[in-house]
Amino acid sequence: MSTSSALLDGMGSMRRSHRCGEIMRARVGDEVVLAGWVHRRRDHGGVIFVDLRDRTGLVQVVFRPESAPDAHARAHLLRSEWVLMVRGEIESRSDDTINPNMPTGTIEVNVRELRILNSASVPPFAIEEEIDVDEQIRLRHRLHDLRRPPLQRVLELRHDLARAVRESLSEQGFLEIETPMLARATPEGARDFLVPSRLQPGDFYALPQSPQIMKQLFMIGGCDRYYQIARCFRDEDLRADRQLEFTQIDLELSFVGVEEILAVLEKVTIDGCRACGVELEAPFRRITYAEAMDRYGSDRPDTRVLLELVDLTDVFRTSGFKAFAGVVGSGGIVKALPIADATALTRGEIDRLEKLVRKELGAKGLGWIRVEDDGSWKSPISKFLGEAEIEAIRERCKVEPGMVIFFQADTKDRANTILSRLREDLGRRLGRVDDRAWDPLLVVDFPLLEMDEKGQLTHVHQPFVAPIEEDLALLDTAPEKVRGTHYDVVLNGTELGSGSLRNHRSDVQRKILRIMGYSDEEMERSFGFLLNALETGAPPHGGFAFGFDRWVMKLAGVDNLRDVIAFPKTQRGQDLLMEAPSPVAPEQLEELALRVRLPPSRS
RNA sequence: GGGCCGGUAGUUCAAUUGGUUAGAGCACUGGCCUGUCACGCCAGAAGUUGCGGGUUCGAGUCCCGUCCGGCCCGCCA
Repeated sequence: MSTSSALLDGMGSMRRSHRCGEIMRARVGDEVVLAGWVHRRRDHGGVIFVDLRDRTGLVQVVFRPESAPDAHARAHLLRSEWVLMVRGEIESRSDDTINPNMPTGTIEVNVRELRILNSASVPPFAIEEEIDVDEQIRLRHRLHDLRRPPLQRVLELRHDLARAVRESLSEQGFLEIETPMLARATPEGARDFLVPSRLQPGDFYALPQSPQIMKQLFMIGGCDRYYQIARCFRDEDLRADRQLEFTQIDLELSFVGVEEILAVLEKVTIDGCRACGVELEAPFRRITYAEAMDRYGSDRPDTRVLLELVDLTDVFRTSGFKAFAGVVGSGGIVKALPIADATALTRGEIDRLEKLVRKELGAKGLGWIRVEDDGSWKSPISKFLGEAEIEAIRERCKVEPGMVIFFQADTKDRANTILSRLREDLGRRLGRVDDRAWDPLLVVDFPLLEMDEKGQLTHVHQPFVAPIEEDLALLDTAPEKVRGTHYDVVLNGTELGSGSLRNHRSDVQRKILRIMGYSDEEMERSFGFLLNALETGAPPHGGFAFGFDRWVMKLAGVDNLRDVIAFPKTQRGQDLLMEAPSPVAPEQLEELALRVRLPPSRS
C-alpha cells in the first residue's frame, strides 16, 4: 500500500518516555510518550483503540474524538504494523474494561498527540505468539517473523547467554581474542568455504571451520588462556541442528590436564545456564564412551530416557539363525531393545516402526518379540531361535509378560543408530523417562583412533587430540588401543561441545599423523606451520568448543536451529530474505580471475 | 548423492470416481459503528492450483520431469 508522504510525521523533538511493556512503571496521570508498531486496531467509529507493540510488550492506547479530535481523525487511517509515536496520559481502566490477559491491562493511554512515523505493507501473517505458517513464508518474511515474541525472546536469550559466558570466562582469567576470518584452506574435516584472492589471482582463502589451529597458536604465543565467541563455516549439507555458519564458544588454556579443563567447562556451562534461568548441579555425571555406546547406542545419550540396549553379539556368533550369525561373522553386532510393559505398542505400530527404520535409517529389517501374558513369544523371528539363544535373550533382557523386544543385526554403527533412535522415540512416547528437566553429561575416554572403511587408522575427533600420558608407549605397539583425552559435554541428548588436550610435542604429533597415513610431505604441506610452531616452545595445552546455537536451542526449548538464528538459511543453503547466494557481475569475476562453468545438467 | 513428506487466494485449509463458473475462515478494501481488546455488522475484491510436458472429450485431481520448503541417511564434530 502506498501512503502519501504528506500523511507521515517526523519525530521532531519528541522522544519516548517508556517502552510499551514497561509502562506500569509510570503512574496514573503521568504524561508519557510511547513508540512502536500498530499490533491491532479496533475502530468503533467514535473511540478507536490501538494496541501498540514493541519488544517489551503491548499497551492499549485510546483515541477519543472529544479529547484529541485531530489525532482521532488521523487514527482512522492506521493499519497493522504502521509505526507510531504517541503522547498522552496514563489512565486507569474502569473495572469492567480491565483486560486480565494483558500485563498492562489495568491501564491505557489517552492519546493527545499522534505522530505517524511510517506506514507499512500488509503483513503476510499475524505477528503473534503462535502461528501456523509455512517455513518458507516465515523465512522470506523474516522481518515480520522476528517481530514475534518467540524470536524476540530467543534473541534476548542469546544475548544473556553470551554475556554470562563472557563474564564467567573473564573472571576465570581468559582473554577474548579474535582470529582471522580469511584463513588457509585445510584438507582435513569439512568442506571449506573458499574466498578467491584478488591480490593473489588463483589462490583462495578459506573461511575457518573453527579456530582450532589458531587457538593452539595462541597458546604457543603465550596467551595462556584464550576464548572467543567465534563464527564457524562448514560447507556441508544442512540439518535441523546444522547450519552452514554457526557460532562456537571457543577456548583454550595452557599448563593444564583434562580435569582442570573439565572444571572450567562445568563452571561456564553452569554460569551460562543460570543466566538463562536454568540451574544445573555440579559435578556433571560422567560416562565413558564405551559404556554410552553399549547401554544407549549413542555417544550423546539422553539418560533421562530409562530404556537401555542389550548386547547379544556373542550369542549369535555361532547361531543357526543365519541372518544374525552372518552379520556377526562379517564383523557386525546384534543388539536388542527390551521394553517392559509395552502392550500399548500395537502390531500396526510395530509395522510402522519397521517401515520407518528401513526407509529413514537404512535398516535391513526390524526383528521383534512380543511376550504374551502367558509367557509365550509372538514373533516373526522366534522360529529361527535355538534353545541357547532363547535362554540368553530371556536372561539378558529380563523377559517378562507384556514386554516387547526389538532387535538389530547390522554393522556396529548402524545397529546402534537405529536402536538408539527407537530407544529415545519410544522411551519418550511411552513415558519411560525420569523427571529431570536437564540432563548434563560428560562423555569421556574416547579412543584416539579408529579404523576407517579403507582399513586406515584415522582420528576419531580431530588430528591434534593428545593421547593420555600412560598410553603414549602404545602408539608404537598397538595404536588402535590408545586412549585419547577427548571429552564431550552432552545436554539432554544433544552434543553441546567437545574438547581435549592437544599434542604439544611435535614428535608425538608427527607420530600420530604418520599412523594416520600421512607421508612426511603431506604432513609438511597440511600442518607444517603448526608442527614448526610446536617446536618453538609449545606449552601443554587443551580446551574445548561449545556449539553456541545448539545451547540456545536447548535453553529455548526449540528443536530447530533456524529458530535461534536471526537470519538462518534453508536446507539448500539459501537466505530467502536477502536472496543469497546470488550471481555476481562479470567484472567481479574478471577481477578475481575466475570463470564460471556450470555442470551441463544445470542448463 | 539417496529415501520420505509437502506446494491450491496475502495466509491457513477445502474441492466426491477425472466433470460445468476452484470454495471457506482469517487477513485485505469500502461503508456503518463511542468501551473494545481475536470488537461487531453490511458489502466487495482477491487464483498462471509451484513450473514444464503427457494421458483424456475434459486434469487442482492420473503419469513423467523439474523447481522450491521440511525431516532423515550419506556427509559433517
